[in-house]
Amino acid sequence: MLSLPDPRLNQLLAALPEPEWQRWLPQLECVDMPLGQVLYESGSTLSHVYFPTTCIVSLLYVMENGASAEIAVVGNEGIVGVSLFMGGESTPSRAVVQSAGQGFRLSSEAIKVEFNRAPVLHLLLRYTQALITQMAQTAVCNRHHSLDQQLCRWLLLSLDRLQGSELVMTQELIANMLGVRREGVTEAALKLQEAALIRYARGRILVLDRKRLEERTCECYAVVKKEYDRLLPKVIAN
Amino acid sequence: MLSLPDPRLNQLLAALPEPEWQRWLPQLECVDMPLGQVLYESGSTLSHVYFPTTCIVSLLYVMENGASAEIAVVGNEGIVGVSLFMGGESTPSRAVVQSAGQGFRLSSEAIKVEFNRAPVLHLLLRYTQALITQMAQTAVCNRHHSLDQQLCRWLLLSLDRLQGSELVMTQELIANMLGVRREGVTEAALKLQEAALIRYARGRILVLDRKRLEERTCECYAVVKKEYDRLLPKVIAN
DNA sequence: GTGGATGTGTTCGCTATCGAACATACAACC
DNA sequence: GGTTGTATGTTCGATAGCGAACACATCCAC
Repeated sequence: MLSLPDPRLNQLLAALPEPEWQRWLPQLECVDMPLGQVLYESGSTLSHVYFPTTCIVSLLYVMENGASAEIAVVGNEGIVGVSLFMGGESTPSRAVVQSAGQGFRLSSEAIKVEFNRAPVLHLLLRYTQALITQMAQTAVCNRHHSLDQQLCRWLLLSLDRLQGSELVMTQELIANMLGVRREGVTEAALKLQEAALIRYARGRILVLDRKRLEERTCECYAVVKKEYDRLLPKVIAN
Repeated sequence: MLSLPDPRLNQLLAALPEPEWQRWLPQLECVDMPLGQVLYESGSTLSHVYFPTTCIVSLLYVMENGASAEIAVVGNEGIVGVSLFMGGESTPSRAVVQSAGQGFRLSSEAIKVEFNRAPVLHLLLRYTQALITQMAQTAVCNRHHSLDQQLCRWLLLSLDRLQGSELVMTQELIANMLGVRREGVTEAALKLQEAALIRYARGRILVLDRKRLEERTCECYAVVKKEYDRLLPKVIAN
């Protein structure tokens, strides 16, 4: 059922030039990432960076009153813990496994040593810029678009970061991610199910018609996708 | 009236170690930045990075339907155009001068050459991380907090990036930044004026009681401020 | 099988914000 | 000194999402 633990399932690792790859490989540690696992807590010093291969990780802000909102999603296209190489060591967000799977991790010492070598650096910075775009677009989407549209965006972004067309995810969890009520998600999901775009039951969501999902969502999805594609072409010069 | 054009009014420039400072100084170009000037357009290739000294620049997302929302504010603590050294060359946001003043700029070629020298780099990356925090917090604030609270946050963030306690800014413009209706800003501003926290007239806002403004705003302001202070201490090791 | 936990569906009143229309007031320019 | 434009104030109905409460269904453990 689980994919083989191949680090190259992660696109950043796959894009590493040969010399870096040879250096990193022995230091990469394969880890299981169960649903709900917290990779780092708001304000804590990060001990590792994570390269998801078959899981999805959400970057969440949690407010004083307990309300939360997702600011970005990271899958096999990315890395969790950019603040380590950005120099801050910590960040006021929380990283939670949103879809169980596997990934690889590298210790904070190792990533910092590696980061100070020029060729690797540029790839990680380009990824970080893509992440910035996703956060900014989330801010705008939160302001201007309906819950219906945001649900579509969220499904599409999550789907892009997994193989297959099924998400293991309750409406309650989606509501936490979007920062809305569970009932709101139920209503929005019902509309999508009635229109035969998705089918779901007890925590499993099957996307039936991706195309029409893209038609229903706001422009935010396309902006983010386009920017990821632009900044991180699948075949990176190496 | 205008400050002397001293590059060191910008805190990033002021924090440059002596050798970098000596190299940069002859390449820095002082520029006037009038209200409304667009420093870069969404998707365009950036020609310069800007270091505000006495102005404030807003990073704005503009939607297809014309609605907009500010995702971050940059003043003399920062730099406009991080996508140049992050490697993307462009970004889907627009940068607009929100409060007229001056700044310095450096050509894209120069910043890229300089960025590949290690000591400078770290400072700029730490700043970028602070900017990321501001964007993420904006996303959360848009989701969870009232217009009243957001207005307070916005006033405080803007105030922190200027000397003095007056903002030259119409309610119409503030509404564009916050991504809300002008009438909503009028109502929120009225409450603040009635409580004697601010006084305003025809595009000039005077902050009378900063302390109580901080009491009224949401936690987002404090989170952002704390993170800027943490990542960019006034006296950076050099 | 029974009972509890979990996931989803439904309802109701409430509130913040929206969209639109219009009123007022100050400022600047001739 | 009157005209015009810009900034702000006010109102009204519409609506999306909230908070709370509760119904129902499915799954799992004992």
